[in-house]
Amino acid sequence: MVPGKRLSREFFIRDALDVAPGMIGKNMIIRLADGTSAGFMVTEVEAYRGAEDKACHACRGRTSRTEIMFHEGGHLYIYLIYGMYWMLNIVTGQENCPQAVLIRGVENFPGPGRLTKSLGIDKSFYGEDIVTSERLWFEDSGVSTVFNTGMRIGIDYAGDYWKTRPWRYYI
DNA sequence: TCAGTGATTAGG
DNA sequence: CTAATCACTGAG
Repeated sequence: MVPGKRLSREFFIRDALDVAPGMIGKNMIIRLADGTSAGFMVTEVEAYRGAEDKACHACRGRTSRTEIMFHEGGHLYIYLIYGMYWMLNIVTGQENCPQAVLIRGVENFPGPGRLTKSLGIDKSFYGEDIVTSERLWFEDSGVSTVFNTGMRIGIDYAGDYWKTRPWRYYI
């Protein structure tokens, strides 16, 4: 691992269950409205793993919203929830394996809705390629972090089996 | 505990 | 076209 090095396509085209824990402790770099860039360590993520995962939006097929999840890893999947909050997800895996990792929190901004609101992340980031983007990307931090795992939040509708998968990773 | 809020989706 | 749903948050 090389501190300061941008995470590559190869990092993101792996399975969501490998990418998600790997995101913990990495730095999210974003170009702010004033033109400066800021970095925030990723503290909480969840994996959504393909068409069979009843909690994953892609389990109900390819729609205009889920389209990007069917592309290769390294793109952003952004959607609005409860009419108010943009959710920031990173597409993972190979083409036609619709997976994503939800960024639930970064340093200073815990909560998936709060971090996007605070950092100005919205629908305009949908489909962004974070391997080449100049406004949002991720870098190695050089830090290895201990983290916890647990059930994913807010997916009661997915049924017992999928609800209880320990696919939430957090510091 | 619970309302707010609007894009997205499935179904007529 | 309609109505239901929703990977959340902040106020009380």
